Amino acid sequence: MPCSQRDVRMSDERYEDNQLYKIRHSAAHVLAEAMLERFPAAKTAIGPPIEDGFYYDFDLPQPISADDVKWVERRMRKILAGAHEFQCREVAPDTARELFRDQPYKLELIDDLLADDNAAQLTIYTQRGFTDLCRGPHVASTADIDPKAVSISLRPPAGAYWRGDEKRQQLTRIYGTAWRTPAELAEHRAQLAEAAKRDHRVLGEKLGLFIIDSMVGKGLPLWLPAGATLRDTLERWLRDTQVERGYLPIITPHLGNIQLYKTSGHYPYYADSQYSPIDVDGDEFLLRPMNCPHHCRIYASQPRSYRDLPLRYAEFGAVYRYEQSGELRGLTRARGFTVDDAHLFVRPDQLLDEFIDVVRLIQEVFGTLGMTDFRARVGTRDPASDKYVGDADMWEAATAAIVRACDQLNLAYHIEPGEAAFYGPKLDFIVRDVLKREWQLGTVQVDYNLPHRFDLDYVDSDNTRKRPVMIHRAPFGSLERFIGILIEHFAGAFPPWLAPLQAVVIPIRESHNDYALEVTARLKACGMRAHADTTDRNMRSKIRQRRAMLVPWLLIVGDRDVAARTVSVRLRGDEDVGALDIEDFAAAAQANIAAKAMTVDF
RNA sequence: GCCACCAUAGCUCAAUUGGCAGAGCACCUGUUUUGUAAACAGGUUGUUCCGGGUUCGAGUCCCGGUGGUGGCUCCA
Repeated sequence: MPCSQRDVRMSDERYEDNQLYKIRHSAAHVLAEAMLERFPAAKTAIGPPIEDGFYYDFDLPQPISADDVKWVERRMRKILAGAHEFQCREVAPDTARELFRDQPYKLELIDDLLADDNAAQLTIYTQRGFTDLCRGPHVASTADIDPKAVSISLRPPAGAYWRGDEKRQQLTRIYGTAWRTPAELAEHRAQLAEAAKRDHRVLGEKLGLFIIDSMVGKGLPLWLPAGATLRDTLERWLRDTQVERGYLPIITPHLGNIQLYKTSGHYPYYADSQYSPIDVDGDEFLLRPMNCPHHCRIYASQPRSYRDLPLRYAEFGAVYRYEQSGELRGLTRARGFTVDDAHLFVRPDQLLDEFIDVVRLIQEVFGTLGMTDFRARVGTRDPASDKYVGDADMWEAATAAIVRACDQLNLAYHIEPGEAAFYGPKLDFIVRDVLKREWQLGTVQVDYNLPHRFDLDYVDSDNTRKRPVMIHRAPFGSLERFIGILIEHFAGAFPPWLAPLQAVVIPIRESHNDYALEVTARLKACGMRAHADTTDRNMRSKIRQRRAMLVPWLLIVGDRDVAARTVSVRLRGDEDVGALDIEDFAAAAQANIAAKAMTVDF
C-alpha cells in the first residue's frame, strides 16, 4: 500500500491499547458503581471511553440533580483513592444472563453480542462489588487512576437515546473526563475555557458580525455590516480565484418547481430535510435544499459540444434545509445557508485533471487561511451494497481518478469504503477546530447520476452523444459554517486582509480630527477599510474600545504627526511601532493585505 | 423533535425565608482637549421572556408556551 494511503490516524498508538483509554474505561465503571449507590434502582446501559474522557448512560428512576452529580463525583474519588483490583472473568452466556437479570439493557447487549460474534463466552470485569459486562481492557487496579485527575462535573448530564435510536428509551448520560495526572486535567479545563472564550456566537455578538433574531426565526442568521464585510471579502477572494481557474459565474433563484427535484431524485428522498412545498397558482415549488438541479438545467439549456467542456458553473447559492431545533448552533448549524457551490461538467477523459485542479484550489484556500490541521477522506462505495447508481466501470474510473489525484498532490488521506454518495465517490476535507471537534468542510464529489437523470449530453468528436460527468465541489462547504469556524480559529483576531475594519485613526485632540480624516481618506484611496474615530471621547478610551474590537492597526495622530505627516502605529498585539510616514505605512499595510499575511505588521 | 438546565435594562450581572426592581458598562446632556488599556458630573433606560394559577403580596412558588444552552439523532 502506498504510504499516502495509510490512515494518518493509524500512525499513532491505537487508543484502545493506550493507558489513557484504560484509565477512562475503568473510571466509567467506577462512575457506574457510584451511581448505583446513589440510585439503587438505576439501570445501566453502556459506558465507553471517548476522545477526551468517558460517559455512562443510565436509565434513572428520577431526574439527576447537580447535588447528585457532586455526591457521585466525591464518591468516585473516594473509591479511586483505594486500591481495588479490576478482575476479568470469562463467563458462559447463561451465567451472564443470571448475573445481569435485573439489567435489561445488559441482557439486550448479551443477546446481540452472542448473535454477532457467535461467541460462547463473554467477559465481565469486577471492581469492589460492581460487575459490568465488558470487553476491556482495564487498568489493573483503581490505584492506577489518580482521583484528582478525574471529573464528571465538567459537563452537565445530558439525554441520549438507547443505541442512538430516537424511537427508543431516552437515557441520562453522565460525561466524565479522566487523565493521567491532575496537571493534565487542569490543562484540559484550560482548553475548554479557551474554547468557550472563542465561541463564535459570543465573538459574533461582541464584534458585531451577525445576530440570530427570534422574530426572524431560529437558524436564520442575519449578517451585520462587519460580518457582511468579512463574508464579502471571502466571497470576492474565492470568486476571483475561481475566475482565474476558468469558472463561470451563474446566479439562480432560491425556489424551484418541484418537478426539478423529482427529476433529480431529491424529492421525495430528501424530504426530511426539506420544507413543505409552496403552492404557486396550483404548481408546487420547493425552497431549494441544494443548487445542483438549477445548474443542471443551465447545462441543458443548449446543445453542448465536446469542445465546450469542461464547463465550470459557480454560484454562492443560498439553500434551506430543515434541521431539528435542538441541532441548531450559531453559524455552524443553520436552516438557511450559502454554499460556495460549483458544478463542473466534464468529459470522462478530463475528470482527473479537473479533480486535481479542484483539490489544489481547496488546498490553496485552507493554506491561505493557515488551517493546516485537516485530513482528507476518500469515500468509496461498499462493493457489497447495491444502493449505488452507475456501472462498475464508471465507479472504478472515478475512484481511481480521486486516488491518483490525491497521490499526485501528495495529499494525506485515508479511504473509507461505504462513505461514497449514492451517485459517486467523494473526497471530503475534515478540519479540526480549537475544541478539537472535527468539521467536514470542503467536499468534492464525482457524480454520474444527475447527468443521467437530467439526460445531459454533449456531441463528441465522433458525432455521437455522450454523457458528461459532474463534479460537485464546495471549498468552504457553507459560508456560514466556514466563517463560524474561522471566528473560533482566529479567536476573532482576523488577519488584516479579512478584518472588517483594518485601521482606525485616533486623533489625540479634537484639533487633530481634520488630519485624522485626511489620513483615513488616503488609506481608503488605496482600498483599505479605514475609519477616523472623531467621536467626543478621549484618546485612551478610544484605544481601549478599538483594541477590544481587535482592530489590526491603530493609528494615533497628534501635533507631532500633523507636523511630520506621520501616523503613530500601534499593532493589535499592543506593540507600539512609533511614528511612520503616512505613505510608508500605507504601502506596508497594503503589502500585508495583498499578501494575505497571517500576522499584523507594518 | 426528545432529555436536562437556563431566561431580570442594549450588555454583564445583583435583589435574604415570597415583602418598595438595583449596580457597572453602554446611551443622552454638560464640563474636560487629553501622546497609547476606561476623564468628571448629572440624567434616561424595565410588560423581571409570554400566558395562566397560588397568595394580602410573585423576579422569586406551580402549570402551559416561547426563546437560549448542553447533549442524543442528523448534517454544509
